[in-house]
Amino acid sequence: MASPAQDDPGSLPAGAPLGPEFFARPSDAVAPDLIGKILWMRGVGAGRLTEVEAYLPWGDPASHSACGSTARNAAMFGPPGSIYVFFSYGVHYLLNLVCDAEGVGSAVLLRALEPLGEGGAHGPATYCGPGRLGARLGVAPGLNGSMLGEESGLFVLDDCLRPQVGISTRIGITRGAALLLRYHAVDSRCVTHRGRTRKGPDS
DNA sequence: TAAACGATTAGCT
DNA sequence: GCTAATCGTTTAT
Repeated sequence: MASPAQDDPGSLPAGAPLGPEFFARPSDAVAPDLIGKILWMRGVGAGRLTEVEAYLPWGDPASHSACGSTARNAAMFGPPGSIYVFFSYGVHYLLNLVCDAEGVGSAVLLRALEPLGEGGAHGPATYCGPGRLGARLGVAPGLNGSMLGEESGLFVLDDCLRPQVGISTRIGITRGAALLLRYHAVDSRCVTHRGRTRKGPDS
């Protein structure tokens, strides 16, 4: 098929790359701001973030950083704008973006991505679930601890599009499940199936 | 050294 | 809607 510029994984999509200063805030403040942003992986493709979850450094039993720093989650304590990748259930790679100051241990988990453009007439329209998102972007353990930008080949871009953001409880966790730290694009249907059935707890 | 858990997904009823 | 499968990490003895 013909490959227009927007479909070329080697071309930078329109938008301003977000720097470390954007992430140098608490994860629960960064998370809703990430909804609607463009995530671009060099050589792979780009998509729009439709669902994320925030993980807090303290008072959040579901966060990996709650039990302190270990060899596994060391990247989560890295500088803002760095990448934290971990292997879940021995099956899936999950992609996190480190927030707040270095050493704090705050991050945002990227759960769902909506491909840019037509989304591929012959492919899935969305990539629901953090495991699929990671697989689609080619997330590898080597990205763990890398910085957004040239170092990792992963960029977050702001195209000034600001969709309505909904908030709800997080998914797939047993501890801290009551905390409202999951943010998603209300306009998008690309959400995890457990939450998809719910139209809105507040409405 | 050994056992249990987990930020998931897919499949079946 | 519910249950099983998957493997690295963590914790306990």
